[in-house]
Amino acid sequence: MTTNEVIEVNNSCPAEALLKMLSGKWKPQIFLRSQQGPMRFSELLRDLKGSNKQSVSVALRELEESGLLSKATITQKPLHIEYSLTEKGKAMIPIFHTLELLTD
Amino acid sequence: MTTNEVIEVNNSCPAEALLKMLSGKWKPQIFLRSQQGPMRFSELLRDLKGSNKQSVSVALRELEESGLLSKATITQKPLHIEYSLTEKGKAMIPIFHTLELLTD
DNA sequence: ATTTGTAGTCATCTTTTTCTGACTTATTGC
DNA sequence: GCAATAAGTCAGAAAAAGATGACTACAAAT
Repeated sequence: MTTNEVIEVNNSCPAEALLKMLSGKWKPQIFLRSQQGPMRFSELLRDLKGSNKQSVSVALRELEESGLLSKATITQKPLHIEYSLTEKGKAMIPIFHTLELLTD
Repeated sequence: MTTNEVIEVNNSCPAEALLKMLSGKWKPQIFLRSQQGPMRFSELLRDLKGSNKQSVSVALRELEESGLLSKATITQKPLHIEYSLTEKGKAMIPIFHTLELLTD
């Protein structure tokens, strides 16, 4: 064994796991954008002012890994990739609207 | 004017503001603990394994600033300070339970 | 008067996140 | 073939977050 891996114990803090799904500088905005329909990498890069390739790339991969977004290769016209909200992602929308009411 | 202050424009991303309230290494656990009743600084420091004065102090201040916790000086017995959940904080609990169901 | 308990702050160091710019691979248009 | 578009990766730099240890302030107890 040449690699050391730290095993993180999940301390059973419900909020923590959930918050990690959308934590980071760009994930909340990408999640918001995803509610408007499928989106492309270059499109996000253009629309998220102040963002960069690396960060958007990592955010998309992590949102995909946590099951909120799905990635699809569209084999048509200009041939591109689309990211869209999954069912799990859609289920989260009304909950955030409820939380929104509390911020006032 | 000797200080420069960066004015952050709130881009009206609902999830973002909400997530910021509980983002950070210790805030979710402190929020969880607050549901059990009032708590003290030294108590948190002892119970949150691996934490430290500085981080707990900052977390408490920010939770207070965002209106989830309130601070009270108890002028009795050993004279101490108590942090408790506000009404706003209490209103968030059921919502997090709902979100919890989605993680499975 | 010195120690103990409570609740911190401050400067500095370390770790984690985020940003930058150069480079890559595949497809399509000219 | 050559340039452009699309979707990235990678190494290194910069910025933000978190940890450490020393120090402060107040009240009560010995």
